Amino acid sequence: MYSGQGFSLIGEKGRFVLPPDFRKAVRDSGQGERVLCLAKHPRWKCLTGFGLSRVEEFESELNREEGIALERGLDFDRDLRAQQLYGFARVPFDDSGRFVLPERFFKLGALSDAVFFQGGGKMFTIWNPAELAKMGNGWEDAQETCADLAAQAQSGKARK
Amino acid sequence: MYSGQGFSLIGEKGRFVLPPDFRKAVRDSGQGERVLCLAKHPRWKCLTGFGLSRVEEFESELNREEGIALERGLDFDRDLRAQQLYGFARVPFDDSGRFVLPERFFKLGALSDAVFFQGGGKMFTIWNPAELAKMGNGWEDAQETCADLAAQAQSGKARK
DNA sequence: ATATTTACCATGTTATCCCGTGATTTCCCG
DNA sequence: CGGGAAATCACGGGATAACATGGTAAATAT
Repeated sequence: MYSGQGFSLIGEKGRFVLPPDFRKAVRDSGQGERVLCLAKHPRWKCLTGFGLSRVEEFESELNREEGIALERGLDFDRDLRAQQLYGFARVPFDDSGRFVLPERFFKLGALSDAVFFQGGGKMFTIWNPAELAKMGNGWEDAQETCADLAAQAQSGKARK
Repeated sequence: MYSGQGFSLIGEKGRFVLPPDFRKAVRDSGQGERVLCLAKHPRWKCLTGFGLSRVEEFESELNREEGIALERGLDFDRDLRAQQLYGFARVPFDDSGRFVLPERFFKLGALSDAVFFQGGGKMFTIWNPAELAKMGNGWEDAQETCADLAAQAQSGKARK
């Protein structure tokens, strides 16, 4: 279960750091394997992240949706929905949580060189602070926290 | 389990490259044998790919589809569907994932000299980017990713 | 016998993974 | 509440394995 927030600047080799709390949760979710699953968020301009164990829920999720569609007499394209669910990429990260974001995800999530992590239960979201700032009602907390963490990270950099 | 995306241009000897993630999954699915199973997708203008172990699921797949058709009051020709499922071709690939696509699959999948791979759980699909671009609602992410990967592949080629 | 295809090998290059070091935080006990 | 020890974490660098690519030999077919 993913909660809390985090922030990371891109490092020398183009790596971001998965914040400790998320790191541990993702590790546990993958039987100790350090693999982060990444996908584009279906509605927002950001990415979603989760651990491998979430994938086990996909088949039952497909069955559930198929059942609902049947009851209501609606169309359901199982193959299409499967491709959406399984479209995530598997990205390995090291002991200190560093991972290289595949190039295409920079575009998909409108990311540049600083990212904000926001816990969301079964998954968490990964934001470009600028995109997060554009969101409207209900986002005040996240926006404020993001600004704080960003300021901290910048000052930490400057201190050297 | 097949997830993520991939892209390949046709090489000098008319070979495509099965992307690393899919390559490993297909290998594991076939007890280490490097054999890619290929068939036409029953409804879309693309191919489906999978490893040999998928065949064990065909009977339960037939049962599932038959059940859904029954509930909906639709016709279901089990023998026909069985021939589609079991009609796949076995295509060997080498250590670096290269394989020659049999001629008939170029027609069946409307493929030319660049292909896009899309993970879909129990199988993955293989697309001509132009055909993928014609698909409608729900395909936006795949289309965007395909365009990105295509651009990358082209620039990688140009850099030399 | 020759041309064509297929499978395998061998090389250079890139990216991935892992270790060591220093800094920071946390926690516990004084 | 303050100080100190231990664990956790950040960061840089380097060894290693994975990958892409071109070539070569064998097998098949014509």
